[in-house]
Amino acid sequence: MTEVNIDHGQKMQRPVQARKLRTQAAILDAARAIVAQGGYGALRADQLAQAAGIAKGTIFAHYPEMDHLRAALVAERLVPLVSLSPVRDLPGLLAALVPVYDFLMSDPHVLSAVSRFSGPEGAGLGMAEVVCDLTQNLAHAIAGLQGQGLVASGDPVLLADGVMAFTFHAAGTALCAGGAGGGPAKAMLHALILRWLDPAKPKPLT
Amino acid sequence: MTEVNIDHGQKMQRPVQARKLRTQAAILDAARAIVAQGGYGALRADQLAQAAGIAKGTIFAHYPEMDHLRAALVAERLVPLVSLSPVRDLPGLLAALVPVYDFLMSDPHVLSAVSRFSGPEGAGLGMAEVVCDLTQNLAHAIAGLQGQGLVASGDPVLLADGVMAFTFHAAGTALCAGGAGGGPAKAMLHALILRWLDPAKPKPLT
DNA sequence: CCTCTAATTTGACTACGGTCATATTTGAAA
DNA sequence: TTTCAAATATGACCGTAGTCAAATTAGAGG
Repeated sequence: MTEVNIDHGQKMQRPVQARKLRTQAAILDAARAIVAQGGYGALRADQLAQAAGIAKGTIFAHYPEMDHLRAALVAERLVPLVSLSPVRDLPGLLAALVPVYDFLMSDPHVLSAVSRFSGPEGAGLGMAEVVCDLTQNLAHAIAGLQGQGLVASGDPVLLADGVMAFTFHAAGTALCAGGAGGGPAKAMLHALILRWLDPAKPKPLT
Repeated sequence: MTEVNIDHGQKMQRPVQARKLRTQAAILDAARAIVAQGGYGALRADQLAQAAGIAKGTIFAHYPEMDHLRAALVAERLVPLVSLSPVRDLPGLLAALVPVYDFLMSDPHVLSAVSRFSGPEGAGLGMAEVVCDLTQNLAHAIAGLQGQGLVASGDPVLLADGVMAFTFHAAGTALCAGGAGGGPAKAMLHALILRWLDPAKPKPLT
């Protein structure tokens, strides 16, 4: 037989063509421009296709839904935010989280994309990776503070998961309230994280 | 006088007609039936209108988006769940939360509806109220346990908010992972809540 | 060069959410 | 009863996401 089978009985799959990569780049470039102009909600498939110089159907050959494309864009904007600035103390950790929180609550599409594609489904979009990185970086920072006695003891990964939960919840609350981000949601976020990580016992009720 | 104006200069607004209530009930009844059959994702405006014996446009005279109608249905299913079963200890509180968690992660539309309409936007749909009730009931249960020394001291409302954040986050994680609800997400939820509320200091690192 | 298969792209088409000018119904006042 | 304005309902219409069979292109082998 003239075919080259590596796995017996499996069809040989040829490598990705350069054409596909070019198309994908064109889609992403055009999408970035549209989003920069009008936000994630302004992405329209046919407008995007025209801007990218391709047919509408091609978009869906690369991303099964527009939300997947949005998630890819959100993920790449998240990348520079997850390498948390060096953290020396608990307030420093709060400060390092502010850009992430601000981005999450800047647009309903952002939080929605992160919420939906943090799992395996978002792997090919870079979302799962970047969220995993954020959790790991958080855990690492927490472990560092624990070494100095600035954070309560316990599994750093569990503590980092809790911080993530608080952050997402606060961003959702802020969006719910109509986007007033500097308001009560942010204050609640700080209170929650302080209580969660603070090594000191809270003052007794009596 | 011929007109009854309570607010000077305001147009008299007539009371809601019985017709409207009947239509609304027809919409909700038909929608409940469709959702019971095929889940929230199976709601189609066309089909719903036909089942309710009304025109499609009428639906949107009552609910600006289909998501609002879904939220109303979700809210009413949530009502019997938020009156938490009596809680005697921390494991009891975890158990009381299980039905809420299970419902939240049973369908992406459920968590999405709760997340989007917990705020002022969901007031007319019953969602804001039911979520507020849940938080208050949680806070009350927590305060009760604090009185017995079974939960760490601190503002019960803050603690309840934290539990809500963990619950939503765990449900989202479970959905992300493909709906394996009994899996790691539920275990993480329990670990988070225990750490959050447990009055005992976690064992030191050294 | 030609041939052949898989990869990629295409655009007409469908399905659905949501809009809106118009029609109908209601209830109270004349 | 008649009148009239506000409330409600209607369905033709539109924009957009997503589908899919067909067309085109890439590139390996002869």
